[in-house]
Amino acid sequence: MPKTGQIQDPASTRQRILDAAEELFADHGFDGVSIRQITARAGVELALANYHFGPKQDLFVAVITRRADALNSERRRLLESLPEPPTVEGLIDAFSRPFLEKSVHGGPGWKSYARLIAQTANAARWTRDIMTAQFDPIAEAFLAGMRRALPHAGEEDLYWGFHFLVGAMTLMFAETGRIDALSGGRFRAGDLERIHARLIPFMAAGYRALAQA
Amino acid sequence: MPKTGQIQDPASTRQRILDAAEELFADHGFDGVSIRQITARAGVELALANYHFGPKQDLFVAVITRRADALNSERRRLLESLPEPPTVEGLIDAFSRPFLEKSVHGGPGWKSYARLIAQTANAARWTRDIMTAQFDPIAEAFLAGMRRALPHAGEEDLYWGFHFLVGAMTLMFAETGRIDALSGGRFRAGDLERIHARLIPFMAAGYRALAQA
DNA sequence: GATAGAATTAAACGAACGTTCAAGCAAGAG
DNA sequence: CTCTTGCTTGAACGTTCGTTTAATTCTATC
Repeated sequence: MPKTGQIQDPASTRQRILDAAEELFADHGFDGVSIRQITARAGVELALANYHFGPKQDLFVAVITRRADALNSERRRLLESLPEPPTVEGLIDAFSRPFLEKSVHGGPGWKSYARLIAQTANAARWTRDIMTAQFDPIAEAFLAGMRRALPHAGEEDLYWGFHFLVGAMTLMFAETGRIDALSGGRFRAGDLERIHARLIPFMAAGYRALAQA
Repeated sequence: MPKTGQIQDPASTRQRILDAAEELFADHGFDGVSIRQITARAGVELALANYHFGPKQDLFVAVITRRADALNSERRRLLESLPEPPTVEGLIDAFSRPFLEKSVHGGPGWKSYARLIAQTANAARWTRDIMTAQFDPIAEAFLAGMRRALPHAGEEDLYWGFHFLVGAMTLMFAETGRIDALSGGRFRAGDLERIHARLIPFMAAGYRALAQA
């Protein structure tokens, strides 16, 4: 005879599964994690993952999209509050600061999410389409702003400059610890504010160098 | 009664397995590929992977290390041929050009290798230790050169500048096609020379901005 | 041409995988 | 109270996984 089957809260069950999946996907990748591991960490039964989210791929999509909205709406708010025309520094800050704030003050889930985004963006798989759908609209807004901030820059410069920025940001927020090892512990990936304070002038100078060439 | 068991060349068998593993690992990640898929693509029997390389993890390490030596020795050669003190542009070029040349003229295996490196570097897993062992020594040489090129720069600026450079390079050589979609096909990830021509002044200006701050 | 060792083959092992299913339980509506 | 609906449970399905084994074939050396 089956046991109790206590229902505490369906929404809580969904969130616990998402939290566990987020952390495990970030650490081991989509194929490196089993649904059994996820539900075990979430403290729920195996079949509940499939009941609430469908196949494993849909669960992965749910993890990605959950925080993307909050992130991008904040980015858009900051982008739209910039002066006209915006400055290069203002654009880069508006684009990067929401992730910085969430990473530092948003709880441990946001750190997992950053690692997950990093490894999903750099992978060449079906997961890339999810990233495109989630983050390309805000990228268009950023590019439009940069077009007004640097009216003499070539179109190609704007796109590849954005590419460099995204690559650096992605690695930065992933907090891989590469620099920790390389510097013998003198500098730490967790000091996101110190890194971010350098990211803005670094990338702004890079953009301007392209625009003037 | 078993069939022929033709031996064509043990070294060839090893290389075919490495080539197949390289491409599949790059496209689907370590856990997204089975040894059966690898040996099937290589056109060899399943058990040969284990016979020649041992467990799956050792095969992955063999794939990573195979091209790392050629890459880093070329990087070191270019770094040591720079004038003293070196220029910022010269350092960035010496660090990035070998990957560019291999990617453009080195055959399709090098493109797979670039995607594999990108996704391994941005993952937070046991694979990161392999990357550290393979690429940290050359990173030290690059940092030492930058220390002489920008003697007034702070140590922390040098490290995080390197971090930004690596993030941008990684995403660039991975050729994820993100900009292709974002620009509506106007600019393509495969135009590595055009991107590289912008990477150097972009990153050099970023480094100088940090050094002067 | 016999022999030793390396390479290859075919088959099998137990374990873990994603997914499904029928049955049991809780809670609100009538 | 009865019934319906949504959530949960435990077990099972067939498939695929990494690895191992024993037998067989090729190559090289004497």
